[in-house]
Amino acid sequence: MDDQQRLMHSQAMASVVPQPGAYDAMQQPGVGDPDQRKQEIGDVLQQIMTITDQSLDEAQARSVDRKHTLNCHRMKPALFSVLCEIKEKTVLSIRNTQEEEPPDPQLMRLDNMLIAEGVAGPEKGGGSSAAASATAAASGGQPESAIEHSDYRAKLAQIRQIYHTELEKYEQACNEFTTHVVNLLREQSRTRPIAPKEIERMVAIIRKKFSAIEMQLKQSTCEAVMILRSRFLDARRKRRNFTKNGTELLNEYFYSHLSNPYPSEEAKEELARKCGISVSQVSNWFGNKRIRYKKNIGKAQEEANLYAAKAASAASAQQLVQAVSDPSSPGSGYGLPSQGMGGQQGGMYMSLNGDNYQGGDNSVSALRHVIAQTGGYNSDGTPSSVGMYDPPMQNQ
DNA sequence: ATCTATGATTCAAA
DNA sequence: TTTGAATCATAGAT
Repeated sequence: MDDQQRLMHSQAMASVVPQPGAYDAMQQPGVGDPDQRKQEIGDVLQQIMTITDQSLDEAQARSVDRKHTLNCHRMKPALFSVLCEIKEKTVLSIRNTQEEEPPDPQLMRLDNMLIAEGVAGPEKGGGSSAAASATAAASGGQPESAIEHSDYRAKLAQIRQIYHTELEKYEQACNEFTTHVVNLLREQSRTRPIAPKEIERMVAIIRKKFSAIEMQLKQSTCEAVMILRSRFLDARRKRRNFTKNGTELLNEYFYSHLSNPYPSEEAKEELARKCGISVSQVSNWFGNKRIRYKKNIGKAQEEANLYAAKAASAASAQQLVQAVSDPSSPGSGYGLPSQGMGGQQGGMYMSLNGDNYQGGDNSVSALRHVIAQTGGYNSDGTPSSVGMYDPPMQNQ
């Protein structure tokens, strides 16, 4: 390869070396052998072809002396103008491809996402913390979310850093390459018909190529952020049981307000404080509790009794006696719950605003409520009793 | 390994 | 926005 090129090179050089006779002939049209002229032109053209066959580096390396001889060649102006003419004809098609294209929507999407995630755009501040705090707010800030949060931020910062260094690298490479090419083209424009427009166009093409690479970088950065995000969310999703005491308190509240198990905001706050969880966790808990209680009243009844008993024991003896002896409450004391009452279970889904129930915000009323539920009958008509439950109701 | 309990999330409706 | 309902996903029990 090298040898061949060298060979070609020397051949080319040989043909470029002024051959007095030949030039004389050329300068006098009609004089000299036409075949010989053709041969000369062929040589020159071939030499030009050799140049295009060479790599850029090589071309550059050897271009100095070569250019000189070429520039001094007498045929140069003529050839040059011919080439320029040809080029003029093709320039139309070049123009067509030169239109300004609108910004790529995909790229804009990526950019927007990167800014929104705090990878691109202003340092620190807004982006990441805003996004993170938004997700935190959506679920109420858990105590341990702080750890995961900072973890998330650290990872995000890592991604951010990689992204920026890569971006910088690309930019630098792009500039370097562009300068290199522009210089090369400028050099060659002396021997080849290269219009400034073409250089511009070449620069634009290079920019485009590099921005394609940049887009890939943005794409993978976005992916990385998404993965991190989903991991973070998954981590947040990890279930941690509340403390026994916390659950206890929540249940106490729930069963003592069975007629209206919808704690007010203040009540939620207090429960949250007492249980060491967030308000939204309290809301979650009550949401889950209500639906699950309703779905399986049978099982829940046991629990209800348990907590009712607790509440009862907490109440004063006097109140207890009063409550138990309430004529409106058939059944006795802690006797229990009825199973299989179908959708007729008293409690939260029945109107309990009647006179039988007052307030419902103290243990006495809770007790009364529970008691009111006792004395029911099982589906087979037998009186209900503790621990002998029918299969759980399927009240769908 | 499978099952159940339970906290969290999603989505539609009010 | 809150709630009910369905669903997800895991902790803990079996």
